[in-house]
Amino acid sequence: MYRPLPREFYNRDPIKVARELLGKLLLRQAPDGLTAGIIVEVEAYLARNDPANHAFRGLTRRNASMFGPPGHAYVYAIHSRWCLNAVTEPVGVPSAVLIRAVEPRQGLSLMRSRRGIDDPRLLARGPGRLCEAFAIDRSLDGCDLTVAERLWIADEPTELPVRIETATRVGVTSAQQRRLRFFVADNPFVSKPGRPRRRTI
DNA sequence: CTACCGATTGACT
DNA sequence: GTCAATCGGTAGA
Repeated sequence: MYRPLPREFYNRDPIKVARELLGKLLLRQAPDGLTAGIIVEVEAYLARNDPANHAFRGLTRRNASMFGPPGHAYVYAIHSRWCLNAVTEPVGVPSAVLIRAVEPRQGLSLMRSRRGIDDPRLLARGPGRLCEAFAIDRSLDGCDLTVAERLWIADEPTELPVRIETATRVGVTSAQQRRLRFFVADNPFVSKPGRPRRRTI
């Protein structure tokens, strides 16, 4: 239990990884304590033909982690917030899954003090809020997610099977047509449910 | 060096 | 629903 998912889990098509990350447990061991939550919303960013991918125009200092081995974190900043991705596919193939929201399960008081709010639904709903609640910043860019040290993802055996819905990605202005956002149906911790039109898989 | 632009959030109509 | 604050990353002079 809470053993990190193996490297091979991430060494696959990011769409498959994204779907299977739903229901998994994200764990963060920070100096001030442990926080954990069930992943309920993700987005896939593809290595090919995906203009929304930060790596679409090639390797830069920011996106270097996406070109590295699968199973590592890619953390980047936008609008003064941090966002967490899990890198997928082999070295040189820059794809990733953005973790957009989790349902808090452990360390709620720590999350509340970091976020400055009480409502559990707002603690980690949205990629920037999630990183604030979990104390994730650029220092975790490149962190190996397959070792249980600072940041990892594990199976949550007690979690019931979930119904998955798809939608277009949030905030993406190019490649809008693709339904690369995946989230747990009817879960109140999802950042933006439903969106264009619903389709249950 | 400057200029532009978000894989966002929170406040507001 | 709309809107803008805000700042690191990137491209280009």
